[in-house]
Order: sequence, then C-alpha cells, then structure tokens
Amino acid sequence: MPQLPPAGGDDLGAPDELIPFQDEGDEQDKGAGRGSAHGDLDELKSSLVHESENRRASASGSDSEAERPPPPPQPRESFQKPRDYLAEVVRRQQDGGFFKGPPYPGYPFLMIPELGSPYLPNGALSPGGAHTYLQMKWPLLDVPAGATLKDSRSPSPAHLSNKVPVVQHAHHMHPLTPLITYSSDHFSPGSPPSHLSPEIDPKTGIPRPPHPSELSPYYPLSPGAVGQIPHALGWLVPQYSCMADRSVIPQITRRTFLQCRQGQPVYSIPPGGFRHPYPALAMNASMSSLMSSRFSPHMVPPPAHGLHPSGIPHPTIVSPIVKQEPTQASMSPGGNLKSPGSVKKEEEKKPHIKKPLNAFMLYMKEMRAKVVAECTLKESAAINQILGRRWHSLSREEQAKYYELARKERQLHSQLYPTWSARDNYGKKKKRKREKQPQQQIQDTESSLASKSKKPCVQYLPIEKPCDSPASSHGSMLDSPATPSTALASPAAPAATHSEQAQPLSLTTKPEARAQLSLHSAAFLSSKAAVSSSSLSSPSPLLSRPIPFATMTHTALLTSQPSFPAALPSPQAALAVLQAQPLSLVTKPAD
DNA sequence: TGGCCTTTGAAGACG
DNA sequence: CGTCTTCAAAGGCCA
Repeated sequence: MPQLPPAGGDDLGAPDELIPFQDEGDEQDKGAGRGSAHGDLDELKSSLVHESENRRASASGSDSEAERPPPPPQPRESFQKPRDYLAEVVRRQQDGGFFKGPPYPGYPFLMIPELGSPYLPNGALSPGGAHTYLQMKWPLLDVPAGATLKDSRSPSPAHLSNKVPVVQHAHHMHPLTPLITYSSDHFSPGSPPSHLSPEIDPKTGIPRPPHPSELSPYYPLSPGAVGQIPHALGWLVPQYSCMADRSVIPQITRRTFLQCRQGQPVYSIPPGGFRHPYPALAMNASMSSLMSSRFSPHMVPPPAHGLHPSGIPHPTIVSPIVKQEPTQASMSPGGNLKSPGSVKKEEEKKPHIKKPLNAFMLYMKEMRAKVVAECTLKESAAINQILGRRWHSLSREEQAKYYELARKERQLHSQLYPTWSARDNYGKKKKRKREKQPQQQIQDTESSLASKSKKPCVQYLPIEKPCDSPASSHGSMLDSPATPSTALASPAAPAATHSEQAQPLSLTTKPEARAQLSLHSAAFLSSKAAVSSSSLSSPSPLLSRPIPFATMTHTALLTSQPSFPAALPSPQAALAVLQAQPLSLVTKPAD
C-alpha cells in the first residue's frame, strides 16, 4: 500500500473518516478526516460550516434563499427549479466547503475516499463497508485478465453480471495503474501539465508508474453491451459516489439513490447503440487487456461470449478511421453488407471517432454522478458549473491524475487511430455554438454584463454570480500580472493568454500557475484559517456571501492543499504574497 | 425533435 | 506564434 503524503497515510483506514460531513456530501468533505496535523483545521471547518448554517438560517430577509429551511432537518430540499437548488448547493459549497480539505489526502489514493463505497463495483453492497472494501479490495483489484468482475463477496444481480463483468474486471485492473503507480517521470513534458507532475517525493513511497505500455484504462464502456456501465473510472465512481453519498447522507432519497445506482448519470448510451470512440484494432498484449476494459463487447468481445478472445478486431472492423458502431443491424456477424445505398449512408455517419476525453472531461464523467446525487439536479449545464469549480478546487495531485489519464487517453487514441485528426470531427456536431464563444461571452459580461447572454450562467449560479464578477475574478489574478501574487504564483508560467483571460478560471489551468497557486493557497489557508477562526463571532463573509467566481476558485484552492507535498516558500513569504492578493472576499465585512 | 447551455482542455484553423 | 474555434460528455431546457 503506497504511502500517502503527509498526514494522510492512514486516512483510508478509518471508516468514520469517510463520513465526516453530512450537509453536502461533498467529496471534499471526506478530506475532513485527515491526519492530526489538520485536526484543528477540521475542527475549524466544522465550526465554520455550522456557523454558516446557523447564520444562513437567521439571515433571511434580503436573501430569498435564506427562506429555505435550515439544512439539517431537510438536507435535500426540493426546489422548484434546478437552478434554485444549485444556487443553494453552490452556496453551501462555498460556505461549508471553504475550509474543507482536499477530497483526498494523498495522491495515489486520492480517489479512494470517494471510492469508499460500501458497494462493490458491480453495485452490490460490500458487507465489509467502504473501508473494508478499499483496504482489502484494492490490492485485489489486479484481477487476472480472464477473470470476471464478479466478486465473490458481492453477488451481483443477474442483470448486472451479464453486463458489467468484462468491463469492470478490466477496470479493476487499469484504473489503479494511473492512480497508484504515479510518479513524476511519468509526466513527460507536454502531456500532463508539467506543473501537475506529481513530483512524488520518494519519501512518500509512491510506487513507480506503470510501464508506458500500460495505457489508460480510462475508456468508456460500451453501452452496446451494458445498458449503463460506469466509466472506466466510473467503475468506482459513479457507483461509489451514489453509494458513498448514501452512506454519507443517509437522508438521500431512495429515488435518487436508485436513479444513480442504475447508472443514470454514468453513461448515456446512444439510442442507436453504443458508438465507442475507439473501435478495436490490432493490438498487442498489453493493449488487449486495456482494450477489453474500454471497448464495447462488440469490438472487444469478452472471451466468455466467445467473440474475440484474442482481442483481434472483427473482420468487418477494418479501418481505424471508421467509427465502429457495430449495431447488429448494420453489421451482420458474417460481415454482410447492406444495400450500397444504406451502407454508404451509414458510412457517412459512422466514421466518427470521437475525440479523446481531456482531463476535465474525465473528471466530469467520474464526478457527475456524485454531484447529481448530491443535488438531485440533473441539468448538465449547472452540474458542469459545479464540476468546473470542483475541478479547480482539486489539488494538483488530483488533477494530475486526470491529466495523466487524459494523456493516456490521447496516447491510446493515437495508437488506435493514427490517422485520426480532430479536424475529422469538425462539423460533425450539428450547428455548433452560434456566434458567441465562451471567451466572447466572458468578454461581453465584462463589458456589458448579463445583457446579451441568453442563459447567463448567473441563472445557474446566481449566488456565486460567476459572470457577475468578472472583474473581481480576473482582477484578483489575471489582471494583476504585476502583483506579487501573480508573479509568485507562477514565476515560470507564461503570461495569461487571451483565452485564459477570457476564462476566469483558466489561470489555474496552467499547471505551474495552479500548482503555485495551490501552494500559496495552502499557506494562505493556514493563516486565514486562524483569522477566520478568531473572527467567528462575526460570521465570516466567506461563509455568508456569494463568492466571485475566480475568487471562489481561489478559495477553493485554499481548501485543497493541506498536505501539499511541494516545498513551500517560507511561510512568511507565502503569507505576504497571499495577503497582497486582492482577496476582497476574505476581508470584506459581512453584510 | 434537436439545439442550447455549461464546464475545461486539446487540437486544428486561421491570420 | 498567438488567437480563435470546435469538439469531447451530459441531461434538462426550450423553441
């Protein structure tokens, strides 16, 4: 078992640490149980959360949302509009989540707490509970390629056993490689942002990375075979997230649970059958095992089904360029062709090899279910906003994991489709965004805010008003290149590009910048924690006011680096830098 | 019914 | 080379 960075090593061992909070079920809550080193912080965090809740309950009036019943009795209020709920969720995240620690105390197992579902990957509930599962199961995840997913301890439902095994089995094998075997040398320049290079301290004892040949297991499962199969990482996440939430939030509605449980948010399978982005290709041994986890049974048929045990592509699957949408209708087992007309027609449509998912997309896939479960909100636009914020709140290690997965995705994708180009998909989507691009939207909001956008994000996150405070969001970091914060935050980072500026949160997108920011944020957190702690008598604005988007990002970062492995500059220096930052929200008095 | 919305990141297109 | 555009996922919303 790899050692976790500071103070996080044993986190996984304490079951109770998995359920530190119940107000949100935020994955970040699970960081509450970090080592003793952060005990005070956790305490503070709890008190702050409590404080904010109380305050919110009493501070009704100006804020319409304050009319909502206090969280405790009714953790899952029902809102007329998803946005209303989202607003509440966001606020709670901002409030209670401010001092929450990172979702995962240590890198290699960053996801473990989240995976701490008492349920086994196949959906069955593990008798031993989350930690039993985690501690005992993970080491066992390296299941022989031929083995089915079935866990002896988890009699999976028949309906599941038919679908999941092949895929999940594979998931058991692969997802761990990127998660466990992580090391800096794995981050070749260019792939995962260098700043995110785990830079794993040898002292942490984190195992070596997998052999380069071990490609990312992170591939969507074939809907064709499984109605709704969790994503490769989802093998843990989507299911666990619901399960975990269920345990964390006992009040979770049965409906929501079942909804989630049934994989609703995991993978939507195209009505016409699954079109796996990566049709099977000739592959080597290592690839074969990987492929089995990622590819539709149509393409990489499970041996059990006698399809293509060798993993060799189906004869009809010839061109890597051609998107494989092996629907029974279009591709008969014998390779019979349909009428020339229909074939041609299909070929025009089918050859659609989707882009490999980027880090954030992978993250979204993994976390969406959880957020949905937490919010009873399904509107992706809103969910994505939350996810986007959470993404920025992730520690660099956590993000690095996804960057690495994404890198492997691209790697595999390029291997599978050497001739594929993103350009191939241009125009595939029907009428892409009309005229305004995200960047333009931001700019517009900057100039004439909320005047043009049809659906300003404000509607989704009214509390946070991400678009309402572009100035502050940018001003804090991007617009102040000369500020010590910026300079120090990313000394080596190039000046923010236009697009970065256009994207309020993009500044943290830069690996170096993000890492540094997080770094400083860690120090800031320490100092600010004390400040906030001392001023609890007057509710911290952090807990009571909407947080500007970028500022929110920053605050989120503050919560995510308690055990940052990288060497901090001198605490004084870091503090000075952070204090120099226009974190108005921190110092702004509560209303 | 199909595009929009929303997010970040990668990559192609373009000047 | 820098900037802009498109697409990747997802599901409710809306015309």
